[in-house]
Amino acid sequence: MATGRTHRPATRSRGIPEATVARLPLYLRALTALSERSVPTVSSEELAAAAGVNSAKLRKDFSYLGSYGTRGVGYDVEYLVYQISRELGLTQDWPVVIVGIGNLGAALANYGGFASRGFRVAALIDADPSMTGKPVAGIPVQHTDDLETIIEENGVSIGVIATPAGAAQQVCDRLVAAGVTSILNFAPTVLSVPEGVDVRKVDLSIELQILAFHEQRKAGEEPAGEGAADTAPPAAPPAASVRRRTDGTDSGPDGDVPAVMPA
Amino acid sequence: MATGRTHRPATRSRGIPEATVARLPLYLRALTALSERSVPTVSSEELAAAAGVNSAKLRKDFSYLGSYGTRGVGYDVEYLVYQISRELGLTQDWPVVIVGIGNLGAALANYGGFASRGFRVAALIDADPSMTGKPVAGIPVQHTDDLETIIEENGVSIGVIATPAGAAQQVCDRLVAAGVTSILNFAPTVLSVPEGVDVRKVDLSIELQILAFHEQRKAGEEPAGEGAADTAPPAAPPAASVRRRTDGTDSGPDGDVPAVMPA
DNA sequence: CGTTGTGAACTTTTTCACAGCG
DNA sequence: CGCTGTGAAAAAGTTCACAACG
Repeated sequence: MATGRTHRPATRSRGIPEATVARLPLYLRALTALSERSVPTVSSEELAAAAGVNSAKLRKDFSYLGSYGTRGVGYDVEYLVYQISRELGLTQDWPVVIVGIGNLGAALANYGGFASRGFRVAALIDADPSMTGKPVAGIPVQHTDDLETIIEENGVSIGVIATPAGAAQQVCDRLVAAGVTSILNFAPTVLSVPEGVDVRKVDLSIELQILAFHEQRKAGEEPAGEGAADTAPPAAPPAASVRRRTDGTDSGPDGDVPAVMPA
Repeated sequence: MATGRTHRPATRSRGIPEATVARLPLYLRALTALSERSVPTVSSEELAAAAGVNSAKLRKDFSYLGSYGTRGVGYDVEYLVYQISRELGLTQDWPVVIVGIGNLGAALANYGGFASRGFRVAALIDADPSMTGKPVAGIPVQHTDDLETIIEENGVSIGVIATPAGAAQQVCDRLVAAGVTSILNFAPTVLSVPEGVDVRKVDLSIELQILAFHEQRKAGEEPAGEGAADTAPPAAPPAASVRRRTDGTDSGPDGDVPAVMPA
């Protein structure tokens, strides 16, 4: 099949591990809060607590950026804010477009966190002609027809997709063709993009499902009860002799596989 | 300091790796789509493509659930949908409350993906009295005063926080006190919760920042240009002799550290 | 002193590659 | 034959624990 033009190669760019990059915004937020309270320095222990990680991890993360702390003292808040901002590329201005101004798109347009951190909502785009011209968060919505022009004129390289799932790939293709190279996707679809384009996905229902998994496990301690609506087991597997887990360590207390049920 | 009551112990519940759990919803979505198209079976290769992962990973993931495939053939779509749903706990009904019915809360209330997968929006809660009674997504908003009653009467164990950052911890505390044990947090704050309570965080601006990081790296290939608004370097570090990266492999093409600049 | 920065140990996750089976 | 299921290898990420240093 050859996975064609799909997901990014997880490049670990410039030697900073992905996992570290993903935490930098967390540190930055905590640092910004400290900065606002005019706290001059902070120890790895304190900052880690504020960011919700442990201090060893934080120190290791910072070690990838360089040695910005002072032994016996801690980190200079302002200086670190700058270093992380720079590392993340937030010392420059990033114009973004939001495509799909439904409930979510509007929420995003209004979301303060965007504007505050180097991101500027350059345009709102929607396919519904009746939306065109209507201001959302003070910005007039423009029609999808003008997408390419908008991207080019504003030098947009980051696009946010908040359309229904059905429209997402098409919008994505147009964004990419017009020059966008990073996409934040809120639509519940897997987007196909050419090499060199980054996609990050935010999926509201996936997060809930992960919570449900853990929640179920907590409740699973009880013998059986509380069960109300459990949907009916489905058609049996093709033929199979459903054996669970090859090694011994199975048959946990939750049990209750719909069993074999052939034909 | 002692990290007190904070983040969960990442328990790897019932032997299924966290990383796998996080992908199950992805597979489920792809499978559901196939199911709707009445596709009877699917190979790991096809399903992996549809879910945006590689097939080895998918097969390994499934191997933690048991042996649900047929060699030489693939997986029975319906059967697998059921197995994954059950594993995730989606064969039961999960009442959730959404607290904070601003732009985002309203978007969430209207989000189809919630309702579709075993989640039922049991109540919408907001602190603004002028919202009380107003229907959002067909559900009348209730006042925060009644939070505890609502949780208890509906047997809610999952709460969604979509309030401003300032209110989040307080709301969280009340949810937890009332019996909620899983929280999906959209507010840009680190929540403190007691042992046994799960928190997942969705942070819109963090995702954008991660994109910006990669975007910057792409643009970084060019010698210098395109730079417009680069904010002024900050106060220098405490005293330090800013040495970057201990080993040789540094001084990338981006350079331009604000240098030492003492006093 | 107190706290950073980091090798080294450990854990988790991913990938490989192929035996096993329908 | 084709595709799953899985040990084993590799890679990535986390934690430990302590030397180095202001």
